[in-house]
Amino acid sequence: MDDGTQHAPLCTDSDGDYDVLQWDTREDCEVRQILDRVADKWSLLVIALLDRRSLRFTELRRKIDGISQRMLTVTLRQLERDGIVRRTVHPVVPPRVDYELTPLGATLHDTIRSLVTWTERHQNEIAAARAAYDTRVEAEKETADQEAAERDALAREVLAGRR
Amino acid sequence: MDDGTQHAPLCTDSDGDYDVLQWDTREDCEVRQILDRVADKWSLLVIALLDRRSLRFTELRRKIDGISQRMLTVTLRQLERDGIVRRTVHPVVPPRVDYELTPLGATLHDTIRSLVTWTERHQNEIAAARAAYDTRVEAEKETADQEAAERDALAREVLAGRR
DNA sequence: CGGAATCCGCCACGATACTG
DNA sequence: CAGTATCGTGGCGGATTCCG
Repeated sequence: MDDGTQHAPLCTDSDGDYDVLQWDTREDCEVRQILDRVADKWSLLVIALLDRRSLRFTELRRKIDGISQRMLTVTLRQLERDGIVRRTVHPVVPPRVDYELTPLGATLHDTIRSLVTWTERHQNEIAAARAAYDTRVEAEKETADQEAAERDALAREVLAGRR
Repeated sequence: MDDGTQHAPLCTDSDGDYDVLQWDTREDCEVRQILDRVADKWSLLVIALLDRRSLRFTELRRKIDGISQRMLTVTLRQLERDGIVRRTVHPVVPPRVDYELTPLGATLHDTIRSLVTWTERHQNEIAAARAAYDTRVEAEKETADQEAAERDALAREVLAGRR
């Protein structure tokens, strides 16, 4: 329809109380909705797998461990509707359907890829951070329980003295 | 713990039947889980908002339209646990808690940012693709209904002739 | 103000069965 | 093989209440 470079009716009004250069976070903003689709659990995997090649339905199903055929269908339909994936039906028996990225989808692939790469690259740091956090929380819980016990003991003493 | 550049116990064995250079998509792979967190609906917004500045709990709440305080709390806790966000409590009354990206979180911010930028930049194309898709599907439904009606009419004729 | 804890509705998703 | 259709449920997330 158009070249997609114009900013169009972006939701960038109201909320002028803080920095206007802040991108929009309003609930009805379309960017939010698209972001949800694109950053979806299954969408990420599908897009990442369709890197410069086409795959059949069953191939995708096999490569993505744990996905149900229903979710794969739904995900592919959404991506097709958004113009990110192209669906090609070969009228043969048995039926054969190929999926591949559109040019638009290809531009998204790079971004998705960098997200995946980041995750792979930092998974050790994250695992370490989680372990450290859990340890810290556990330790705080310990001391909290101790102090509670001490307060309890003190309270009992006071009560005993009064009586 | 370490510099995070080593690839460590990546889940890259088994499934040697196709290209091994394919990154892992197995359900139990840790990358999958981290990806889900990082690409989460609310996490994206929080990380994007904490660009080189710290924000208070209520500030984040106000800026992210539609988030409940529960989900903001949960999201922030997860990000803190993953070492992406730092939480700073100021012991004053009324309580004041600041959130900011850690160095690790800052490296993620760039990637998130590019995802958001991509979405902003292509939202018109996507909207157009959706409209085209919906139109196409609607048209196919029309013809399908017509053909069904024709078959129905033909069947009635045949039945009438038989009787 | 910044949570934690509890309750609960609802729908996203999986499992299953059936078609072209 | 590549779906659609239907049903059942687990858990995500909203609303509410209470606390430091």
